[in-house]
Amino acid sequence: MSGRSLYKNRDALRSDYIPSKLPFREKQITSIGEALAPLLHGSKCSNLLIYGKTGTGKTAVTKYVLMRLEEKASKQGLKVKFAYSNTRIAGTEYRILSDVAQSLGLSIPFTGLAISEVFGRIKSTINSSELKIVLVMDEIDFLVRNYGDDLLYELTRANEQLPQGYLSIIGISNDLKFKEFLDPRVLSSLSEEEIVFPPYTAEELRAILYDRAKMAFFEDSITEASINLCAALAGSEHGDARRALDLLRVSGEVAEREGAAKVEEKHVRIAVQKIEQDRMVEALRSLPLHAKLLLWSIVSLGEANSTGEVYDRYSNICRKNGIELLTQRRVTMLLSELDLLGLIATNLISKGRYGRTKKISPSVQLQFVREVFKEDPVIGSII
DNA sequence: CCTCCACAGGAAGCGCAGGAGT
DNA sequence: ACTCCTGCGCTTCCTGTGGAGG
Repeated sequence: MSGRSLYKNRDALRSDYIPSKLPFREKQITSIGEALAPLLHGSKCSNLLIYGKTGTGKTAVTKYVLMRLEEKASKQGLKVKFAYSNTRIAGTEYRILSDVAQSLGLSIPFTGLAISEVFGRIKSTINSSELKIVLVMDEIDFLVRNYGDDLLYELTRANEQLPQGYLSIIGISNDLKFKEFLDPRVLSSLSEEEIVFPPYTAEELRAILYDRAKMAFFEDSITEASINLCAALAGSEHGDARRALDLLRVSGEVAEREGAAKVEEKHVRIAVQKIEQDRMVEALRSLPLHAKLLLWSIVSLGEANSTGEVYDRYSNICRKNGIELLTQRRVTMLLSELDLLGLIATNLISKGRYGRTKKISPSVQLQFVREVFKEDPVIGSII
């Protein structure tokens, strides 16, 4: 509170911030614009598929173009609207549709209706108010992998039942393979046009960071070297702009808390560690009870134990503390979730005559886990 | 070459919560 | 009050499998 703030506009570093200029994406902007242009003449436009790795600007560019489109359309008195749903964050078909409904100004209870009922309401709204809808499905590969292509099929052929309105779809995915799961009819309808977002090069990433840093920080409250370092650290694998921006923002926060006059390289290095640690703490804290119990069993056992040994330890802990225990099937499920979170490392090995099992090792320090779990009301009293 | 251990992981379904319509 | 809907966490039942020892 004592020092002056280093930020002019902190929001400019948030990953969902959409700047007025998106450098190095002019080609993609025009492509999307051209694909959607027919809407401005009141005619149909193609469905669209957009690919690119995380942090390549897919979402930002799409939203940017659609906002412009909405503006233009409303100036011309056309009823064009866009609906957005991130299918991974929504999580279920129902919640995807309820996102869509909300974008149309329809309020839908978060549970209770049949999916077909929600879909029906959406269609009748589109129809009765003669809307042209562009539906953006972000991380569409999640939807397809977990629920198949039924919903997409319904959506692609919804137009037949919409004499007054029109619905077109933009799918965004960071994975090309998901097309294999699609019915050929859905695929051909969905991918009338495809646009690829290549990763940013190290140079481009640096330029983007400079731009944003200029918007976010006061003049001379950040050094050039620290911006370069952010770009280098975050972009080393594949030009992920989101990670680079996050890093820059956290570096600023670190510097501010220290009361430093400007953001320097040492702050960036601290920020890298801080991001990693925050991610861990959050992952640990939000674990459900039995996942915590399991992780505790694994951590306290130490190196490389088999599934059977871990399950024994886990059931002992449960019995001793009067907690009802889960079946082994469920436990394997939880174990693979812990694995996915990077909290444990598993290795499938075969001991021939003596069976096949997973060797399970913790990837987190016992002390660290203890610190976080101490605050849990149930497990805190056990450890 | 076959067997068989000690699990992995797929499929189905159950019970509950939370809600709508009637 | 009753029926019907979905999501979620979980169980039950099941089939699949790499390789040491027979």
